[in-house]
Amino acid sequence: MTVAGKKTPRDRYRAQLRAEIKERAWEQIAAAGATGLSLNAIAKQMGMSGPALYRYFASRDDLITELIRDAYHSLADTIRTAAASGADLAVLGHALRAWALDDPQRYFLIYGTPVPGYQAPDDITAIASEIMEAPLNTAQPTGGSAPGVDAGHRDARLEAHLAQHRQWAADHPAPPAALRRALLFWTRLHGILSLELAGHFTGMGLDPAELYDNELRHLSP
Amino acid sequence: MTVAGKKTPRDRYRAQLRAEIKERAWEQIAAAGATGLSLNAIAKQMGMSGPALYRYFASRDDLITELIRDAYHSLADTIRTAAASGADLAVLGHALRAWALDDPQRYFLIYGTPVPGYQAPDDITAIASEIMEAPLNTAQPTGGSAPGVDAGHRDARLEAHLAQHRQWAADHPAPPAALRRALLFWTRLHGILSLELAGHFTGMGLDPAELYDNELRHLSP
DNA sequence: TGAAGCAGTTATAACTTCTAACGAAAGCGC
DNA sequence: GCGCTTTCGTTAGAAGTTATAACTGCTTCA
Repeated sequence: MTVAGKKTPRDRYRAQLRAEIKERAWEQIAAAGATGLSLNAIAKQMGMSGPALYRYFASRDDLITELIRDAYHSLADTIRTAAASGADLAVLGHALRAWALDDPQRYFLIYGTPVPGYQAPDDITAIASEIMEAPLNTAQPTGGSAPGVDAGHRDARLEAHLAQHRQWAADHPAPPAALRRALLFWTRLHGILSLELAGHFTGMGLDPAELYDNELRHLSP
Repeated sequence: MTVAGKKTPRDRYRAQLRAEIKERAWEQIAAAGATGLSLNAIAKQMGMSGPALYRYFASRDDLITELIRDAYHSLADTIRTAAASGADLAVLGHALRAWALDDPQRYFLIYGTPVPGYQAPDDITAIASEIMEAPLNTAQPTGGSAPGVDAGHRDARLEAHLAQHRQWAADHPAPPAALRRALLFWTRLHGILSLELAGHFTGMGLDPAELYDNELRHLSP
């Protein structure tokens, strides 16, 4: 029953075909978005007929969920290796942006419009929270931000809130200022990235990278 | 030929039916997202059969485009009235958040996952740039931010870039610091709002409003 | 070699958007 | 008021989708 690794040639063939299906699915998603993903078109493209794909994926939603899982893994890997090399929020941010620009629809599969009823499986939410850990570990070393007493006063309320509810960070023992910075790393960069990838900056004539770098400069002092 | 206002009873009936179709469409979108919008289901719900709707909307995409247009108008109105009452970035921000929370899918119709090929009509992009004007006018009065020389130095590069490319702001004569603040108002709040509406904060146990207000405090000093 | 499982096929159901052709009703000009 | 024209809503149907059921062959395994 093939306990762990793919051993039998049949399993290898099966894994290879699953991979090819996902490959074609990514192409379609990149071209027309997740909405435009058609199992029939994939099957036809692979030279086999419609329902054959249901041997490999239980449903269209099942395939998409798998792609979302892969997207999360890809992002987590990218962030993890970036965090391993240089422990700086800036390199982390640039790695994130490069990953997003590499395949915008893959980014939107994670951070795009949600389906109202959809609830992500537990393993996916686990990866999601693991992704948050990298900026947390990276934001910590620099210690207190405090570019002025003014800012500290402004952030006191939020930092108290974050210090009391740190389950989102898996009870990470970082100082409140680091918690806040890791969170802002996430929300601010996502704000710019999301708008850029959706094309809301096109026609404005300004460079999103400039805006992005400015936010990064504010995050890592 | 009904030059301007709806005059003839036929035109009134037509306008009313169009409005009812859009009403049902909004309900469906709120329930299942834009992807789950079905013209057939709307027709059945209204007691008439399928193709009848094509008398009122040329296609499904045409209806969605109309809904996007309405969403933009609704947002523009909300921002405009908020800017008219209290000239403060904070009230502008709270109005934006209330509008978004009122109908998340309406927000995502504007700022959600884009369809790769889709190009918004000119009148929509016009409204989009008009929306930017409110935070620009509001961010201006306070003048230079400069909570410290440090921050000013950090922002010099971006502000120079913004000052040189101000066509996105319709050549608005605001000082560079105000340009930057209006832009950050947009990207930072969108970052939090988008993640909140997509449910990325659920399970984290922290209050998005706290984070949102913290960003607002930093934007309007 | 025989038995069992798996891959891929066609057929079919139940959907969807959208076009075409038709009947009926309403409005408009005379 | 009468007739013509426009518009509305209908049914029929084409082409597409997801998904299931049943059947054929091939592979694998004991």
